[in-house]
Amino acid sequence: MPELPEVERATRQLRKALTGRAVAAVETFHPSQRRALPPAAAAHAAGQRVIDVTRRAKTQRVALANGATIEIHFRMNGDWEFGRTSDEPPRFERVRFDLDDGTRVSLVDSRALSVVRVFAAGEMPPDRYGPEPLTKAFDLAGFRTKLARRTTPIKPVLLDQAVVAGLGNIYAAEALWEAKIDPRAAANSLSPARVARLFEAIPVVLKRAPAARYYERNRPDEGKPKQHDDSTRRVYGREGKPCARCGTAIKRITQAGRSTYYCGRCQR
DNA sequence: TGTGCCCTGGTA
DNA sequence: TACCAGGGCACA
Repeated sequence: MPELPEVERATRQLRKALTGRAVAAVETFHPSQRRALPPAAAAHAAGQRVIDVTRRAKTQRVALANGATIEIHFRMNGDWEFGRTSDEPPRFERVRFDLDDGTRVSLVDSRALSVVRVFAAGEMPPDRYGPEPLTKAFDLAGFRTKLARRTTPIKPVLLDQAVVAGLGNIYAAEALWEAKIDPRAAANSLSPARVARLFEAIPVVLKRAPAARYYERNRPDEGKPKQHDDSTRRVYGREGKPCARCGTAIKRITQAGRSTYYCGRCQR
């Protein structure tokens, strides 16, 4: 269930496991993964040493010595499992990287929506992303300019990766709650003060978000696994529960095919 | 700009 | 057994 903080953590784990090692083999185990990563494309990665692992929005990018790039997007469910090549493969393993030191890196994804692609040397993954929200590249003036061009409701605009890189459905709702803004308001109708509040709220909610991996938050030996860790959330998934600020029942609506949660009283 | 689809496990 | 899901893309 990765949002930006979880992808950042996953990237760091991947970097630790892969940097300086060679990818001995790449295997795909599900038809949908094989469509994105056919054996001919995977061959660009086989035998190559890993130079670096970086993150851009919610994609992870592995730079290889021959100039090729592996790009991984977890979509809704993806995660890494690290083990040894001799271990029993994890449930829902979709793509596997075997390393030259005997490490096995498995992409696990029950819904098989994750996408792994390999770009040959000279090809670069497309980058249609806006600024990273936790860096200086994310600036108020640029944010204001982007919102001023959009006449649609602010909530779906925040999910546009060209506006803010890596903001997902949960934290778009959380940021709007934090900034006391109605998710249905047209993006270009927000006052300068509201845009500034929203701009401040985005890093706040992302920093508050748990970075722990799904499997670590839901250890099988700690009873029934939870679908979500919602302890840091103020509105998302809290339909009918009292608003943490004013006590009014949280509402749920659908915008652009996705759930939006908000407080009808203090988000105006 | 909104809708449907890719997938399948978990939950009501 | 039906329904739901946090992403992103193609398409109308």
